[in-house]
Amino acid sequence: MLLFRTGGGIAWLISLLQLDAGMTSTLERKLELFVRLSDADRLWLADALRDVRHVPARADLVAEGDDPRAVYVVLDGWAARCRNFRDGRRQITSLLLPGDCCDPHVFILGERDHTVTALTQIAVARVSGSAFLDLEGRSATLKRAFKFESLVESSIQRETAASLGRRTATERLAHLFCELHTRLAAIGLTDESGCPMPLTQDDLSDVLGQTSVHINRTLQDLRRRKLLSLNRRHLIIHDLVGLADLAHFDPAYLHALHPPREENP
Amino acid sequence: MLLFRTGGGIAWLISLLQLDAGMTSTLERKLELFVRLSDADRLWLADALRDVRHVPARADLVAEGDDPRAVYVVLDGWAARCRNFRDGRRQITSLLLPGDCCDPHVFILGERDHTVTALTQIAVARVSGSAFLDLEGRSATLKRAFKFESLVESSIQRETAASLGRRTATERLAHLFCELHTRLAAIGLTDESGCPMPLTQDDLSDVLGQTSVHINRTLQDLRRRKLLSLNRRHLIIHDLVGLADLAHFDPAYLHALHPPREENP
DNA sequence: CGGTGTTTTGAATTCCTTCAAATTATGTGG
DNA sequence: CCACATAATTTGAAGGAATTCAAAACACCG
Repeated sequence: MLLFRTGGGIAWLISLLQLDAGMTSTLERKLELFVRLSDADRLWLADALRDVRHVPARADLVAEGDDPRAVYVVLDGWAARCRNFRDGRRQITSLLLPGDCCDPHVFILGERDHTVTALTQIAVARVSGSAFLDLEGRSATLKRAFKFESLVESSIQRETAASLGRRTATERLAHLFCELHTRLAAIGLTDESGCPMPLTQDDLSDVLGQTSVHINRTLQDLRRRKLLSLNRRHLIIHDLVGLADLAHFDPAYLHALHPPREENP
Repeated sequence: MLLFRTGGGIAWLISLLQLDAGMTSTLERKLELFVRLSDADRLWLADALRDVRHVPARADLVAEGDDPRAVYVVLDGWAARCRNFRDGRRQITSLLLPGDCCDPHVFILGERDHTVTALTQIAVARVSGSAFLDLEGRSATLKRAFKFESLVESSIQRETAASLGRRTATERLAHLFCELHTRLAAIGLTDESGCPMPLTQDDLSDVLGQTSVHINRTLQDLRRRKLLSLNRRHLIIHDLVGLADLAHFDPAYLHALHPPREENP
């Protein structure tokens, strides 16, 4: 498993292996929420994710002219799909967390104003169109898992529209934190009652369709209500129930991406 | 082809046949924008759409407990996916026009607050999960067409988020009219410089995330600018270029659902 | 013709933005 | 480890945008 041509001794190799192990297992862990993977599935998956690329924060992930059937899997770090307006306005249409997939289909026909941008420095695996089709061809389970993952994605998409259209500023921010916390918990990236929150208030404003000034004030509101703390890129939720309640957050739309419930359809 | 148990003579039969012919061709026409259908494809398609149901305006289309793998194809009329909040707020997350497909996947796991509702009286064909899989299994072309259709749907979804998040009220309404006009034009449902517009101002407010009072005022703004007229459920666009310009409307995100361009990737 | 549903209007209020400017983190090279 | 530059957060005051809450006018249908 040789990923880089440059390197520097044992320490480097070990950190690389750890990194790699931690990263591929993120996607595995996510897919395991939808289906039961066999050992073969896991091998094929790991094999498909060989081509790892590192992208610095604020750089574009997918370039125009790329194989539009390729799929990028975020292994580490956060990215975002952005709709950029001519006049500088931008809207983040979805956040990509570790384990999330992103096809550059966008580039088949037009959408010149759409980018996928790294919000932190990130590691992504690039799976070519044919490799992805192979993967789905080899394993019906994996195929089902990816289908399910795209269903969840569009479900999140719909809830985003509901937030932007009908939630107040406070509800909106609270809801976003609930969603991100839940999605991160699903892949084991939360700590005791908190999670990393690398988004700046500027990023948050582009996710929620508001100004960063107003995000700031809304944040103060949530802090004043003792629902959460946020500093040094880390979110601590003091009262998850209260936050979810305020946000009208019902994790059902995240499908399997939340703790199992009593009913099992 | 017996659809109703009630009826009334030859005139009724003729109108029924015309209706049906016009309806299935709407979906065909739409798919033809993506792929080239064979005669066999068209036959299979027509066969899959046998089970036609009529739903009155304001009624729910898909009921909980339905086969979640089934697909509903809107043949005639307009419908909407709605996210309904407990307190009465609602957000329409997407509009379903003739030829649009809609899976009730939503109902596999939760999303109890999500409905698909008829905005006008509509005719839909219900294609069972297995029938749909058969259809895709029989024809790689049809499979590709449906894949493409779902890509366009999520592209529209992203542009919706951009509208809700970053467009002003006037831009938002103008953009919606541009999109709907373009989508209707793609399936031949526009007349000279206009199209049907069955949405009430209440509906529009739930699509655009605003109050109907404000929609009303925004509408007056667009009329004052001599960009359009809207009355008796019919939209006339006087200045399509001006409207698109105001809305920052770039039809690229609708992919093939707009007049062909010079470049052909 | 009356009843229901939709559109239009006004005035007051609330929410959010704008535009700086000040303050506080964050990170880098000396 | 400090000084500095840069990035991010916080604050204030004023203006603009959208909502709220009625109430009135209009359209549509049986």
